[in-house]
This record gives sequence, structure tokens and C-alpha cells, in this order.
Amino acid sequence: MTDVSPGGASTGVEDRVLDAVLECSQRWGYERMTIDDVVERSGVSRATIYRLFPGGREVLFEALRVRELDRFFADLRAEVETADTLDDIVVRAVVGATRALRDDEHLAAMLAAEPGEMLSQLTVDGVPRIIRMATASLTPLVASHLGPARSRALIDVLARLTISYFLAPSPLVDLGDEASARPFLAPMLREFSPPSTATH
Amino acid sequence: MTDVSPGGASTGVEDRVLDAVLECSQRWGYERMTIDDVVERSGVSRATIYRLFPGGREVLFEALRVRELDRFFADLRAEVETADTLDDIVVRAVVGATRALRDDEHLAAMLAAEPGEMLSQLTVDGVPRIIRMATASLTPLVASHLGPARSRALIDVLARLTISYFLAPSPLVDLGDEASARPFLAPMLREFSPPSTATH
DNA sequence: TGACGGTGAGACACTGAGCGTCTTAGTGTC
DNA sequence: GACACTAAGACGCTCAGTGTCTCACCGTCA
Repeated sequence: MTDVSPGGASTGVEDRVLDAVLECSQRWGYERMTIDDVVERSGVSRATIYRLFPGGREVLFEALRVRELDRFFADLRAEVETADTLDDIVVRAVVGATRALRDDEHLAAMLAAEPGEMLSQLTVDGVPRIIRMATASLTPLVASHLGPARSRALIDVLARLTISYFLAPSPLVDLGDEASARPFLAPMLREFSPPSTATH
Repeated sequence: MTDVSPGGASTGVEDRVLDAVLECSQRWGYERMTIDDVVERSGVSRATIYRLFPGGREVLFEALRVRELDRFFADLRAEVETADTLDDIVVRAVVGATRALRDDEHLAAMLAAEPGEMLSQLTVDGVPRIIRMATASLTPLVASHLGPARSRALIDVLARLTISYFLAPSPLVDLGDEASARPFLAPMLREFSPPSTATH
């Protein structure tokens, strides 16, 4: 019927399908969502869906995760890119990621509907991928200050902390608030900085 | 495990089951809700559920509808009971019902999730029952003013109008607002009043 | 003590919804 | 006309969910 998907921004068929998966899984939950729901919502036929995403259901979800993670880190990187000091880069990355997680309606809905699946994606199965993405996305910005090895180590830790504090907020620090996050992150940053050029 | 259901107010096993049906159907929708969901949520075993509600699924939903409708009109009647003039009775009934409908989270969730099923309950299948309940609940209050026959006719019309204006609000009148509803209902009331004793 | 009603746990066969594959026909493009 | 792409939907298969059943357990009462 419509060429332009009402809620989304994409025109390609793949994206229309993934948009539908996003909406359906949000509404019905991971397990209760049906391929036929996606067919109906996307307006893309069953056959086409299986041709675009061979392997079905699981491949569909996987593709959605990849796309959403891509978008997440693209947004985050755009937000961080203009920072120049290492301090600012790290603070803005952590605060930005935390806020983005909190504002993510789909994530919230899925956490409520299917906590098991979603938590596994945020704490076990998905973490290597998340860290890989975070590393790929943010290392270029950090490496000039710390070098590649230290950058990777720092980003690994920050990603884990961001996730942990998102899932289980602490009364001691709010990583979604810059004023609270900065003094929390500063000593950690010092820990990761090369001992030679530190303490300017 | 627990004898007292966390969100509800009931202690009986039947009510615990129906509470679970309410919550599950609200969360996952009418069709996607599973008996096993109800088992898990209510803490009542499968066998007991089928013994209490022989006929299964459909009987369960039916029992829930009956209970919710009972409660709805019990609340409404309590709210209207203290009014004494016919005018006040009618206005408070319509305004109260409209507001109750608007505040009903379960109804809203079901309308969003399963519009077909829910609309049918509000416009086709369920209307006779609703009108029967409305008549039984409100006729005693109205009959002393209009007599039984006119009361039934009035309540029938008011129930239909309330539902219609709830489902499709009009810019011309807001039945949830007393100041707007009263002048809208007044001429209608006059229409139903016996010609002899009217215009005091 | 034993009888008894109410319940949880779970086995059982059956049904149907949903899955993944496939074919066919329609449409637009070169 | 050849081609790529798609919608529509038929097909068989699988398995989750259904409704029924049995059994064990528990508290109550005589």
C-alpha cells in the first residue's frame, strides 16, 4: 500500500521488515511475535521476508539487533565526536549511552515483556558484540590519547559499567548525569592513562 | 506461595485466577494469552482452573467480563446513588461511566492490542449484556421518576450514547465533563419524561 | 484414626497455529 | 521478450497450547 513506512525513516524493503519486527516484538514480545505479524505490519510478503532473511525467525531478530546496535553507536559517536579532551570524550560517551538506553522505549518494553531474553542480550550473549561495536566506534576517538591497547581496555570497562549501572542504578552515582558521572570516571581514566604524559 | 494477591483485593481462588487473566490479557492481548500464563501468574494449578471454569479459555474470559461488568456497575451505582433529582442521577451516571471508561487501563490496553475483539464487546456482542446490566443497576434509581418502561428506554439510549461518545469523542460535547454533558442530556431527559408531571 | 474436599503436579493425546519451503502469477524495468 | 522482484497463498511439518485425566498431598472434621 504505502511506500513510505509511517513511523520509520527507511525506504528499503529490508528496513521495512525490520521496522515491523521492531514494532511487533515491542508490542507482543519476543516470543509471541509471529512472522505473520511482520508480514501484516510490514506489507512485505512471507516469501520475500524469507528470501531477504534466510533462516527465518532467529535470523530476523539477529538482523534487527545488528541494525539497532549500529544505529545506537552511530548516534553515540556523532554525539561524542565533537569532544576533544579525553575526559570529555569519555564522559559524553558514557552519559550519552546511559541516556540513550534509558530513553529506548523498545528496550524498556522488551525488558518488561521478556526479561530473560533481553537480559541475556545485555549481560551474556550480547556483551561481546556490544563491546566489539563500542570498540570499533569509539577507539578511533580515544586511541590518539591512549594508544590502541589502553583504549580497548578502557572502552571494555566503560561499556560494562554503563550496562551495569543502567540495569541496576546505584545511589552513589548517576551515569546519566554529567555532573555525577565526571568525578566518578576521572580516577578511572587516570588509571588507564599512560604514566609518562599524565598529570599536565 | 502467597495467599494475598499483590495487586488485587480478592482472596478467593476464582478471583486470583481472574486477576491473572486480567493482567495477562492486558499484557499480551486476548489471543496471545495462554492458560499456562494464567497458571504461572495466579499460582493456581491447571487442574484447579479447569475445575473452577469448566469449558476452559472461553469460559474464563466470559467469567472475567461478567466480573468486571459487575464491578463497573457496582461502582457506578454507588456513585449515583446519592443523587436525588432525575437530572442529577442521569448526569452523574453518564459522566461517571464515561470517566470510568476513560480511566480503565485494561480497557485501553485491550483496545490497543485487540481492537476487533474489544470493539465487538462494546458495540455488538457485548451491548445486550451491558444494557441489561445498566438497566438492572440503574432502573431502581430512575424508575421512581419515570416508571419502569420509560426508565428502561432512557437507560438503553444513554448506555448506547455513552459507549458511542467514549469510542468516538465528539467536538460538540464531552460526556466526561458535567458542565458539557448536562445541557446535552437535558432535552433528551425532557423527551423521556411523562408529559403530565413535567415542567415543574 | 480414617474419610473427604480441595489443591498442585504433571502425564497424555489431540488440535491447530505458526513455521519454512515452494509454486504461481503479477508488475515494472531494461 | 528477458529479467528481477514481489505478493499471494498452498503445502506439509512441528510443536506449543489445550483440555482431560490421574495421583499425591494437605488440612479439616467426625
